[in-house]
Amino acid sequence: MLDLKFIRANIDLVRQAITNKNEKADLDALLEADEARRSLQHDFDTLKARQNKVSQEIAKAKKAGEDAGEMLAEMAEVAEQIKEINANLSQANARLEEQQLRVPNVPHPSVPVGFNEEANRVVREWGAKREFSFEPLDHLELAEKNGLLDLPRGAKLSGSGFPVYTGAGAALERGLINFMLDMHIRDHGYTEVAVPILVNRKSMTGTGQLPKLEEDMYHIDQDDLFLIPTAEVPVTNLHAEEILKPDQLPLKYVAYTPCFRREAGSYGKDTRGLQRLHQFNKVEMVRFVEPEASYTALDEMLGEAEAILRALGLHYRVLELCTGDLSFASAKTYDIEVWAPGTGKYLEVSSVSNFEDFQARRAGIRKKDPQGKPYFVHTLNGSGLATPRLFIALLESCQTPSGGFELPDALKGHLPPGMGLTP
RNA sequence: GGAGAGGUGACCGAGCUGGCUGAAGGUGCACGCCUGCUAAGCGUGUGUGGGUCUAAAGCCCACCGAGGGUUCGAAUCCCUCCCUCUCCGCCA
Repeated sequence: MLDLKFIRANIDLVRQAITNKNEKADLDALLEADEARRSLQHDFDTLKARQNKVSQEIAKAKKAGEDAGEMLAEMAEVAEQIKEINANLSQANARLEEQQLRVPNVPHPSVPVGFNEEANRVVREWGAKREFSFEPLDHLELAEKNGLLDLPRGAKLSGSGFPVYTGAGAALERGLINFMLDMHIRDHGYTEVAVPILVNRKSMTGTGQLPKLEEDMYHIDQDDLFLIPTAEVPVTNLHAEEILKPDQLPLKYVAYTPCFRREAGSYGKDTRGLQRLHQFNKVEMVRFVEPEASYTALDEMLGEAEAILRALGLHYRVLELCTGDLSFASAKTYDIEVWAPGTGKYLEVSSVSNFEDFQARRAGIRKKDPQGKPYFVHTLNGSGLATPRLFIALLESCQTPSGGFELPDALKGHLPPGMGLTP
């Protein structure tokens, strides 16, 4: 959420941001609602002041045994007016909030303007596409050969996009999660948290998934709870409505959670195997930092996500997303795409974003400056990493001519022995 | 799910026979004073958001879990919901 004062003072900038991000927020409606609200608020305050004052006089008069009939009559009327204005004010506030929640974050000036992935900039590449002396199989064929997945049975249980991992496949999935968690905890200084994967509406609004993405999420009607699309939601909201202690920043959390996405409207796109799922596992890093430190933190987190792929020896490239590809809440985002030689594509395994104070303002995450004035902190998050596409790239990259695998040493200690995958 | 108790400022805790309570008292914290050091002591200050104002000060409005209601006036009375604790039931 943007500061109303900021919006008022930077209307053109915000309008441009909406356009560049392909959003549909109605700034005029917002400004109008703001105007109405402020006018009503003023009337309300004036009447309230009058009421408070006279009410005290009534109390005094009664105490002195004087007649307060005239004042009472006036106040009956004032109370009536207040009630009416208050009703209008509530409406105006609701209307304003509705508009305000739909205004996206403003992209950082360094973000390339563009409306599709062609405008994304490749920042760097690491490693090289692996060359094979044989025709590499894709992950589905490899999984089949080695009994790592049972997608048909997943579909039987829940529908397509709900994978079943079997045997060594399940062990590898679990091993990858542990490997990544351990690395972020041990090498990158994160604190692990295990959080709910069902959250309420307020949390979803705090990080910016709501109101825009309601259709993309699984919702439990009975309790009005949502299955999280990313651990970003519960982890960032950990400190919602808090004023952090002076020495509390930076905060660095890492969490493993399953993630759920309805992927409404993307049927038939990249659906082969594990490429696009309704349920998947992800290790997510979240940081709360001082405003002036957030872009340094963004670079660090990107490096921490990359470190996973480097440790696994997987070729990848880093993309700087253009305005049109930025998420609603993000000011700047890097994507990491890993090379999957069997599939023959780069697959997105990580997204690292700086939200600046956008989420903090929505969720009420603040800290006090030395003078004691509260300000909003900056929040960031980054996948580190999402497993399905990592699983794909790993299998396809590490396959041997016989259809087996030679997995990287880094996974030693994270795979149970005798699973056919041990390096 | 049933019965009961309760949700007040950073924390503890009064207020809850409606008005002078944004909220006593204490702790903590900050600054100042005092003090061989430490400890103790004294003084002052110490919520958030909005508005008014060139700015500060000042003044005004809102907020005592959330939302409604009663009333001229509610932290205080009534209703609904949420949460916490205790007991019972049920179940991984």
